[in-house]
Amino acid sequence: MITVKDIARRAGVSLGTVDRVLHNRGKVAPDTEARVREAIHELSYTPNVHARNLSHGRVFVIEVLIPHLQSDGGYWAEPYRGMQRAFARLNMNNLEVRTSFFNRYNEQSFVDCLDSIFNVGGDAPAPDGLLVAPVVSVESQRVLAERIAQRNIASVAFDSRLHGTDIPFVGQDPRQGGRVAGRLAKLMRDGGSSVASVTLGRVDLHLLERANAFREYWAEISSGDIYDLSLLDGSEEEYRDELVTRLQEIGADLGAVFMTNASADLLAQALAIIGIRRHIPIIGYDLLAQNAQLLREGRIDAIISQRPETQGYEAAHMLARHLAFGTDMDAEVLMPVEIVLPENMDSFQSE
Amino acid sequence: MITVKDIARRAGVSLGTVDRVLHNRGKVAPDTEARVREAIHELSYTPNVHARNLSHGRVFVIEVLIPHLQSDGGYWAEPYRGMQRAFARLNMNNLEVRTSFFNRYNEQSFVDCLDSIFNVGGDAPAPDGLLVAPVVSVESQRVLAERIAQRNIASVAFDSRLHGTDIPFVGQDPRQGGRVAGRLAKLMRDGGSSVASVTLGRVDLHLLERANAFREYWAEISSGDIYDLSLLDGSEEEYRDELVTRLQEIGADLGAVFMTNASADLLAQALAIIGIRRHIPIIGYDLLAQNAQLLREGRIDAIISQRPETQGYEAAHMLARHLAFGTDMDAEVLMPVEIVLPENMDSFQSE
DNA sequence: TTGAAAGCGTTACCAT
DNA sequence: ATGGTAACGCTTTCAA
Repeated sequence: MITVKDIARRAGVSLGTVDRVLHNRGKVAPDTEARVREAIHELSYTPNVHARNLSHGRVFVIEVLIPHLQSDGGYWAEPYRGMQRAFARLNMNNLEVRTSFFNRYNEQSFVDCLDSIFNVGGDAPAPDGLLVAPVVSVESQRVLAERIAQRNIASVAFDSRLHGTDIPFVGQDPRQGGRVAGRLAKLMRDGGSSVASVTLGRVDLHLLERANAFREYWAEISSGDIYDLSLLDGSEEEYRDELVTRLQEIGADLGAVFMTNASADLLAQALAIIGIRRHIPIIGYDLLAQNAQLLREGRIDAIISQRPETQGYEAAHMLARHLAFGTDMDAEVLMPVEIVLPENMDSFQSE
Repeated sequence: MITVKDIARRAGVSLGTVDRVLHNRGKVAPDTEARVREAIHELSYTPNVHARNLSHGRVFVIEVLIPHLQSDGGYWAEPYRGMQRAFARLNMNNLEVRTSFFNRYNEQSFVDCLDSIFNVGGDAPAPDGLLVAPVVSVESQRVLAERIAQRNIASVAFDSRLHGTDIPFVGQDPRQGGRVAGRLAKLMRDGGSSVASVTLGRVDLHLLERANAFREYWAEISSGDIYDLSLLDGSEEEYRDELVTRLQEIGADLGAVFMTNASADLLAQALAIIGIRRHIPIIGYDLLAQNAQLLREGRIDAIISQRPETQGYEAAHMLARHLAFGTDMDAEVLMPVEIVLPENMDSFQSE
């Protein structure tokens, strides 16, 4: 193993000088620097991570900014679990992880979190790294981006991109998901040439893109109609009743339905109420407990998954490596579009 | 951060004694030991990985035992790549990785590798860890198991289990793969109620199980016939001709074909030669370059993948962690059964 | 601009 | 059976 000592000897300088060159902390004569760099190159030196971390003894603070784990059907617990797995695996004792939970349906809650994290007006230090699911309005995203840029904090966005920035992203391409849903609708439908995509809850760029891609795919492969049922607000009952009304309007030509976010349950209920004789396949999103149950019972027919646990794992791992080992971060890490059927769902459970 | 120093002080002993307790190297009075253990517990001490690795300065040798990367359509390059990624990510400088490639169609080649690795008759040290794809005869597996047991080497089997041992396994459950193939056949078939599974090349327990599960699944959901085309030996032309003959015998009732290992190409050719008017879907296995090409061109219809890259990554990571950090290994890490269609194949490419 | 030396937490060895 | 201490490779501080 090549150490700083070897380089120092080879370049005819001291350890201190080598270190200064390694970390560009100036105060070193040009020709000395050249000699050192040459030695580093020739001996192909790689720093010893353990010695480095042991020595500087620095503790990195990573802040996780994520919606409440119970919200969205428990979806966020998945990436959160992945993050914990990553931190546990790295088992570094110089990593301190803090978590702030926000309510993604209340912008103020998100902004409050930001203020507290970045300690507006205070003097406590900002975190060294940030893991954030920027599932908020474009406006709030802008505030976040500003804060990050100001303090120059190493950050990773997971689940959704941080709009208008080049901050590393770990998640799925929503358009691919929509297309795959279209293909599954085609495969599974048993008569009926029109399809519908359903989105419940407030507007979300990610879901919008999924729905659009679904629509475009269907237009490519079929001449059937495409209906877009986006219901913004309401109680579960209102949602269901509205779905019944709208689906009934579509009528007998309905071939399949794509649910762009969780709560496929309501959709299954609505279809049951309408009572079409022919089976209308439902394609849902995300392998949550409830969806898994529906799939197992045959009340929905397929689920598209975006590997949320892996998203969290990869995001956390990448950030921690960056902080502790100084490695570069990827601009984006895309998750595959996974097709879950009753036959392979068990193989996903352990994840 | 709690250090050994803190424990030593708390227990009123020296560092040396604490270390002896931590590593059970005896020579410590029962009551002293008790005091130390109590201190460890009370202060909830966790060793500093960096200091540990830096200190003992030990280099762990990991041996990778894998079929030639070019064989089996380049399949083995995938897990191999995953292993390299794992080692690179861990970027530990106290890990030395060696690789032995064997010819899985020549048992002697495997046994020779074993002899050289375990240095039969020599005095060079055996490796500290072993990553092996035991895709050989049960007999050779037994030899391997014996060698591992003899020297008590930390080992992980990937792709296939090491028969008759409880050595940690990273891979896919072959039965689940077979069932999913059955479901896809059902979904994609366009008339025809019988199906066939095709296996080319020598007998392999893993593939056999896949084919059996496929057969059983089809029997559950359909009354159509199931044909099992296992061709043991031959050139590509012989395989193809034989396939043509056998498939023609099945005739017009053929609904879909499942190819349990790669080389779906020959199958596509055979079906083209027969020239059935109706489209006969082909379900292939493993997202190799050739299979991907076939899928893209629409010459096969679906591929089931077992995440070979991840298999390698997880296997290597688990073993390295075990050696360097002393963590426990999981008894088995199962890969999900992934369904790849033209619509989502791009999302798998980056892997 | 450069060098020397202390210290990070752990292990291993030698002396008691 | 126990304590003391050097060493691992690197960073940081202080002096020159």
